[in-house]
Amino acid sequence: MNLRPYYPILRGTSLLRGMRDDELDKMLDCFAPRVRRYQKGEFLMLAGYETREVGILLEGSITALKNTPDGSSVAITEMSTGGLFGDVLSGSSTKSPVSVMAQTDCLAVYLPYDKIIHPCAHLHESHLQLLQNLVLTISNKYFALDRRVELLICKSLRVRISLWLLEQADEAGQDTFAVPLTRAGLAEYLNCDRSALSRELGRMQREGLIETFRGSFKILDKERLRSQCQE
Amino acid sequence: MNLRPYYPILRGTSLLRGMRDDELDKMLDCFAPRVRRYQKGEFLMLAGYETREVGILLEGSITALKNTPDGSSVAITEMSTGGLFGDVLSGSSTKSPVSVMAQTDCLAVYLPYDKIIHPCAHLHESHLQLLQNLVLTISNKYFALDRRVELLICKSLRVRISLWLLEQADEAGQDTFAVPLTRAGLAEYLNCDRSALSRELGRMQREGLIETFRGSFKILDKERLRSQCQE
DNA sequence: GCAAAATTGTTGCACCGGCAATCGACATTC
DNA sequence: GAATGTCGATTGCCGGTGCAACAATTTTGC
Repeated sequence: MNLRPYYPILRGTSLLRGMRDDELDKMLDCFAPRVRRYQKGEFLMLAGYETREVGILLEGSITALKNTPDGSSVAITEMSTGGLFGDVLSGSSTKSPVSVMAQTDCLAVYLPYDKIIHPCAHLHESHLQLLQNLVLTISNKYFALDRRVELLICKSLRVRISLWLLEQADEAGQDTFAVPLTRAGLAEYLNCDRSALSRELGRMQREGLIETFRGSFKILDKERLRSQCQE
Repeated sequence: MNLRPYYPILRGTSLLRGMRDDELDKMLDCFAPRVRRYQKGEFLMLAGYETREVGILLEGSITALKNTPDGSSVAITEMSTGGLFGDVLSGSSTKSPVSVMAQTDCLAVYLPYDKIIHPCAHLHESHLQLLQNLVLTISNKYFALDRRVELLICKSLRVRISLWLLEQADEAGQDTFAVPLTRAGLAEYLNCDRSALSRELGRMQREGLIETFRGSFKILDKERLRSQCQE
């Protein structure tokens, strides 16, 4: 299959960031990646299985699901076009802790990990960049998870919310920002009950710390918000 | 400095696992690693700084400390001879979330990340193995953290303890095992109060689920323990 | 444009678990 | 042997937060 139409997408991924057309040509020729189309609801990856491929989403969107100890499953992440999955997994011999499901009809391409990790002599420059990107990608996921842990170990909900708000503001570069999360989703990320989150956000609003509307947040008193975290 | 005496240690690390003497000779010659000795209490790495080196501990032991939002710092990990640090960090451009302190006098060697990620043509086989090991090492750290998150998001202490016990038993391969953790340390890992941990362990003991003494645990009723996790 | 579904806010209640204080067991040091 | 420090267990208190139920509002599907 001709992947040229998807080069802009591939270039946008953290794995293939900034690669030129001719570089992608060469690499994809060498990788001989498989491409597959999925219908909404189909699984791209099943929890409990190993994989030796890095998946890149070319069309549509997917959800990563984690099986809870009690048999059901909860959404962990959502990804849209350009999303990478299986990247951390393929380098290890661990069984996948997540399943990946097609949220809409979608199209994915899979790069064999062995080919990624074994640079062919003639690919040189771009392949080395690829390796660096792979490590970078995995490292970044590690640190994202690490920040999550840092949130989770904070005992009071007030602190978790405050830390999260400050982090988001920092990421957005301004004190007003919006996130694509419902209250329920945010509550899950912060590991608390939805009603408790509402309650606490309400309190913080009454105290003049923040303003919220749906997914929009505005930090009114950053200093005081920071001081909330120290308790 | 001649590193030959330390080859057995290097070979024991996840990064240089199983490398032959001649392979280590060639690689270390190419890496031109720096070696440094530290006195107890000195810092090998400071939170907030970037690093482009992977450190390997040749002698002594170290502690990784994380600065809490309120200014103090808590121990995260301890490592002894053969320990790897800075591995996840060096591949990313993130500032270190941890400081690393010498717990005893110690000796460390640092491999420049750039050299690791840019294989020289003539090193071939062993260097490719090295790359694979690097990715594997980082991936494994990711999954260890992921399991930690899985623990932390469980709401009740009873569930967190049960999951941890089952995981440890699984890792040990038997239902009786010992861990090098004090109650306070375990409480910190499970993110709960030490007294609460004692209380719950006591309850579980009275219910005939487990037996504990200091760092030793014995699972008496695995089935019932599993069923605890579903609530 | 209407009904159904999703999202958010609110509130009362119960209870888990954090906190602080105390005790006993044991090891270490002088 | 006394003094000191570390570690685990126990207990009473009470505040934070999970839970359930309901209302208000927005979004979605037809």
